Amino acid sequence: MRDDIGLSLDELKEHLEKEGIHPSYHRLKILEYLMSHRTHPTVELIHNELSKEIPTLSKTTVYNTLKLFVSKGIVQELTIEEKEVRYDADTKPHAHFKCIECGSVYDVALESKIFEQGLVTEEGHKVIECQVYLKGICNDCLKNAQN
Amino acid sequence: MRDDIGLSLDELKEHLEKEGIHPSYHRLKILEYLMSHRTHPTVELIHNELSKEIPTLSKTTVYNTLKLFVSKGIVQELTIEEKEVRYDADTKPHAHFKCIECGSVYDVALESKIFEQGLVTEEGHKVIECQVYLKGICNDCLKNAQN
DNA sequence: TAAATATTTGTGTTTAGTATAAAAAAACCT
DNA sequence: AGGTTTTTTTATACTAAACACAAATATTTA
Repeated sequence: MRDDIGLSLDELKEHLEKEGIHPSYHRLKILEYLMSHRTHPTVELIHNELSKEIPTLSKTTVYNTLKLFVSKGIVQELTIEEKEVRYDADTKPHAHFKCIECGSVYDVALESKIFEQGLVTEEGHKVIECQVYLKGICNDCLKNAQN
Repeated sequence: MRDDIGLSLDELKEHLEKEGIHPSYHRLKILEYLMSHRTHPTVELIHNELSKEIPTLSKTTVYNTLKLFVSKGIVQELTIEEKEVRYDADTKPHAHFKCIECGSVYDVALESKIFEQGLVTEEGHKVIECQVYLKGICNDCLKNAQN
């Protein structure tokens, strides 16, 4: 399977249309940004970066578009911390790790029954969605510390 | 082991002093509330409820006190959703489930290696803290739906 | 091309959380 | 005990993320 990074505009269009989202220019650019920057960016960052290329882009559009994507299930919303909502175009089950040193957020592969579709907990609650948030010191910061 | 609910004031005092927190009246009442109401309340709710008994209690004190408790590790901060930070006096590893119908947050028992102390992920990140947030339909709401 | 619809923008509002400094309470000390 | 220092609490003002709303723009349809 090819990597998700570097999807063509046509492929992005299909991805949106499959979910009944009209592929407007702004929506395509926002999705493209999320697809090619797997850094779990915030609204602020997405707006700043895309504004360079699309100076008229309003922050409201970024908010609206991301909410739309989330409601259609093509993007995940991450609330690892209060006042820092992040977005992820990878909707396959995986955990997220935030480094308390450098602030970066990384994907973490995790095998667990909690990600299973249609899981019902011991307590009898039916699980629809699952987020696993880890915090600690990342790979890079660990290396930099031991010199 | 006795249940945590219904701790005496002396026991609460010890719990605070063990972590070097001076057990002022307000701090004791806030901790007591968290200990006896395992509903993962928000600052708003804690303030509203305790204000009935302590009418002069300011919201700033509730914020300050909870931040203090979190920094000392005797209380967990839950950010299941943006703009709804909740607090939990149970610091033993467990997952949290929020019902998308009724909004209640429940504890969920979960066996998983991700809760292990000092875990390093496959990617080489050192885990210090872990939160597992589940969303779906709770026990109660499922029962109410099937009639 | 004109009308209808969808998308985007800009402005203003809301609200959770925080910063700050004054006030009150508690602890300390001779 | 009485006065001083330190800690805790309060009130006010401020900040910033997110959202509501209506106008403006772009797109689609007939």
